[in-house]
Amino acid sequence: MNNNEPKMCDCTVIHVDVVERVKGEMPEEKKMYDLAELFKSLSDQTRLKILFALSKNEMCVCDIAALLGMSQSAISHQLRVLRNTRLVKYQKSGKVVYYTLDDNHVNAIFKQGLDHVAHK
Amino acid sequence: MNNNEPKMCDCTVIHVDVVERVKGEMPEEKKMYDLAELFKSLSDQTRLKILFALSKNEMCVCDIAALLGMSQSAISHQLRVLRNTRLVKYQKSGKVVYYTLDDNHVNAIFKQGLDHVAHK
DNA sequence: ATAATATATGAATAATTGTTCATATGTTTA
DNA sequence: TAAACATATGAACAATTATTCATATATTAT
Repeated sequence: MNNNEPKMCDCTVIHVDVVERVKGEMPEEKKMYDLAELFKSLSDQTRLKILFALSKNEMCVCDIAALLGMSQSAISHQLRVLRNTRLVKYQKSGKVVYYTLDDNHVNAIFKQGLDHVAHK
Repeated sequence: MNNNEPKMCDCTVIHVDVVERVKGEMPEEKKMYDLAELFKSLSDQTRLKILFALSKNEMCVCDIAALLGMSQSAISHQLRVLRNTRLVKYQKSGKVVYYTLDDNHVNAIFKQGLDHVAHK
């Protein structure tokens, strides 16, 4: 057996053909990175509750904080995460900032997820 | 101003009616928890790559490790996460364990996510 | 039975993340 | 202009997580 080749893992590749083909089909790194960021954004209960709330109604930061029984600061930090992944957008009106869902992709993903967890 | 009431947050609720209504519509805690777990499972690049690979072909652990240039142990740990959220299932054949996507919910969620990140 | 191999897993460690606290910014009202 | 208020944000801390390392389990081949 030839041990000169660099081993990529500590076991032997079993189906070289499949591995090579799938390697060719793998999406670019950047796309995977963005996708992971999106799901990371959805991976926290507080943020999911915020998104659910916004799917029902436009809301300002204080309302969300009251709804979830959390500090204004905590909510504000989480809203930034949701803004960064373009899951929510906002609109200022005086000193109040109203948040809404960015589009209905968000609702669709949310619903798919609920289907999965419900489908016991 | 009355300071005897317990403050749920450090700012004033602005739209009491909306907050109360949405509070009534909020899904049960357990459902939100499960949903967060699901998205947490999807929130890592390595796991997303594994899922993408499995959407193309059934694969054993060594193949996945080789495909991603990672250790067998790392992949095995990540596969456990994916099993726990029922995103993958497996089938033993001798000492080789073949993994596949659990169902096509997974593909659907994956695709929704890609749509969102592509939609610049 | 023994050796080789595929996979799983516990412990340890480094990196990431959610919340709090203190404070800053910007808008409105007095 | 000063005080009040809505929101944002940097730093700190605790909790969570991804990977590595060492090792265990189970199956196959010798």
